[in-house]
Amino acid sequence: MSDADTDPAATGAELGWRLSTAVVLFHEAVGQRLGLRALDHRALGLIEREGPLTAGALAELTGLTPGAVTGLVDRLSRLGYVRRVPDPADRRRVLVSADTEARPDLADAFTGLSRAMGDLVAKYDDTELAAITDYVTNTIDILYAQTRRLGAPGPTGRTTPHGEGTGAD
Amino acid sequence: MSDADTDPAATGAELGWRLSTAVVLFHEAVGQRLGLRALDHRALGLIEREGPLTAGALAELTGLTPGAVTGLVDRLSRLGYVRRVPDPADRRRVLVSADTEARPDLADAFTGLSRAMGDLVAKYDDTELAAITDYVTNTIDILYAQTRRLGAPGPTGRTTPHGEGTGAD
DNA sequence: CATTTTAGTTTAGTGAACTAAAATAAGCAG
DNA sequence: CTGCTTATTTTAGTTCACTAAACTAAAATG
Repeated sequence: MSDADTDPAATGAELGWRLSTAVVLFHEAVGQRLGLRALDHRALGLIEREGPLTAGALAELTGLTPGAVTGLVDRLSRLGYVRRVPDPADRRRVLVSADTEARPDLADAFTGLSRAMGDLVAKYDDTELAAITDYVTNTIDILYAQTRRLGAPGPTGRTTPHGEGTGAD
Repeated sequence: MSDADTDPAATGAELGWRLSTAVVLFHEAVGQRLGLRALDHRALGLIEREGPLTAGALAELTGLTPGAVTGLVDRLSRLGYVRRVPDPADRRRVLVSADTEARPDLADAFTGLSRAMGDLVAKYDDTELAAITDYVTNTIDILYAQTRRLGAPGPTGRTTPHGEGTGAD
C-alpha cells in the first residue's frame, strides 16, 4: 500500500486489526506458557484483579457451575497460581487468592513487556503522549462498547463454550 | 488522573494492560457470538489473512495433525465460515477459503468496530496521528517480540493445549 | 439443641477435540 | 502401466472440562 490510499478509516482499522492480532497471540502465548486454557487464564486474571474471591463468586463471574469451579481452582492451584484459603469469618467459604510469588513465568513475561512499553512511552513528548493516551483510552471504550453489542443479542444463545447438558437422562 | 503521577512506565503498562484486556474480551465475545473456540477463531483469521490455504498448510500453521484439521475445517464449514474448494491444479489438495458472504455477524461486528476506529482516527491531526501510529506499530513489535520470547524456551514443553498422546498402546 | 439453609466438593456421565494410524484418492516416476 | 509418494479423510481411542446431582460441613434459625 502506498501513501496514496491512506484513508483514515482504513488505516485505523488495519492498525487496530494488527494490534488486536498481536495482543491475542501474546495472550495465547502466555496462556500456553502457563499451561492454561483461555478460560483458566481469564479466571486467573479475574482473581488477580478482583482480589481474593470465594468459589461461589468465581462461579457467578465465570458463569460456571460450582462443580466446574472446583475443577478450575484445582487446576490453577495444582499449577501454583492460586491458593485456597479458608475464610476465617465463615468456614464454609473458601477464598481463592492469587499466589503472586509462585508465578515467575508470568511475572517475567509481564515485566519484560511493561519495561518495553515504558521505554516506548518515554520517547514521546507531552503532546504526543496526550494524543496516544486519548487514542488508547477511546479504543478501549470502543472495544467495550462493541463487546457489549456482541454479547447482548446472542442469536446462537450459547454462553457456554461446549458440553452443555442434553438433559437426556 | 493528574499530571503528578504520570510515571511513563506505569502509564504505559497500565494503559497497555487495560487495552489488552479489552482486546481479549472483544475477541472472546466475537468467538462466542460465532460459536467458535479460540483455536477455531484463530484458524479462521489465518485463512482470511493468508488467503485460501490447503489443509496441510493449515495443519502446519496451527500445529495440528492432519486429522484434527479435517475436524477444524468441518466445524468451520458447517457454520458457513469457510468453504472447501478442490485445487484445480492438484486434485488431491483441498483449498480452504473464507466465505466472506456468509458471515453477517462477523462482518457486522467488525464493520461497527472499524467505523468507530475510523471516526476516532479522523479526530487527530497529522502530528498526533504520526505519534499514534508510531506508538501502535512499536507496541505491535514489542508484543511479537515478547510472544516469541515466551514461545522460545517452553519449560513446560507443551505446544499443544491438551490431549497429547501418551503413546501407551 | 434440632432443623433448615448455604458453600463447596465429589461422583458419574457426556460431548468435543485431539492424536495416531489406516484408508482413500490423486499425481508422478520408472 | 505398475509402484511409490503425497494429500486428505476416516476410524479408534484418549483426555479434558463441563453439567447435574448427591454429599459433607458449617452457619443460621426456631
